[in-house]
Amino acid sequence: MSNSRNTIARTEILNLIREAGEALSHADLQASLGDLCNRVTIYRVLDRLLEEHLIHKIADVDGNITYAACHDCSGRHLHNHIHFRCEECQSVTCLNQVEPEFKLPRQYVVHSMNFTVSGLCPKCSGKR
Amino acid sequence: MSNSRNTIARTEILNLIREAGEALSHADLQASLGDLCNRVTIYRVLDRLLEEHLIHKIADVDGNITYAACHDCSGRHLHNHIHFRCEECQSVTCLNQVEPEFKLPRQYVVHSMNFTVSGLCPKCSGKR
DNA sequence: TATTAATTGCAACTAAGTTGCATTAATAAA
DNA sequence: TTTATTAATGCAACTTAGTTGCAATTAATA
Ligand SMILES: [Mn+2]
Ligand SMILES: [Mn+2]
Ligand SMILES: [Zn+2]
Ligand SMILES: [Zn+2]
Repeated sequence: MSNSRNTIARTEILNLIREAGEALSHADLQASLGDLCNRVTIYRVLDRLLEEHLIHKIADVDGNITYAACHDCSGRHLHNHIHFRCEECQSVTCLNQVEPEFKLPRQYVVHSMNFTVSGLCPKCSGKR
Repeated sequence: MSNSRNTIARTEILNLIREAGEALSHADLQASLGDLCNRVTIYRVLDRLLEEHLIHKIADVDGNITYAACHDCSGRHLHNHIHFRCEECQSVTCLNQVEPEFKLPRQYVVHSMNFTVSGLCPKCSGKR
């Protein structure tokens, strides 16, 4: 079924995203990978991992993109949890347990969701 | 208090955003404005209107930015309504009446929100 | 009307992402 | 194991989005 090849770049990028405590940007990945692969390859591997539903994409209110691992996307791949972006430490984290409730008019067909809240994370709000 | 000047570009851009039925991108504005002003001016006017809480910024899951008018932002300027992006007609609309309910752990301090749902809008889902 | 500082246009620049194509390498078939 | 197939990669060039510095313009105020 999956004709996706198990390359060094793919393996390493998926590991980095899975083991990071927070969502990673393309720039984060490039910094970690050094010259393991070309920056274009990072874009292409990310696209592939998205298609394979192994990671999901997050955009904050300014359009900054980060990527985080999927956990139970075998079925739906619908990410209805909230993401939090800290304006102090710039971290983006998945709050997998926080799923907003809302009701759209019947005629809307939902394919994907992107919920991002910005402010101060617990670590940074404590420092005030 | 407001030392923001009432220029032609500012007036025209605010009118366009207020009278549009959907959120507008920088490119949309540039197309409508023609050579009324430079494209850099559009960026700067948008920044000003954001600071003045007259418009708000919306990012979809791919990071595409659009702008929509604020309605009752005299007080909080907290946009907790959902935005819908249609994958067919590409429109982005404010669903001002749809405010998701959710609960963050106490330590999080919320400054702003960005909720975007993608799929098919009523107009486009009917065509199927 | 004269003064002042906000605003603008322009050119140059940076950052982010895309594309075409020749080369490399993971996988499966022989 | 060797060979064949085609996904994946590197590289260079390109596009798109947004930023910056600075001189010129102009809205607001005195
Ligand atoms: Mn997430
Ligand atoms: Mn809105
Ligand atoms: Zn933080
Ligand atoms: Zn539509």
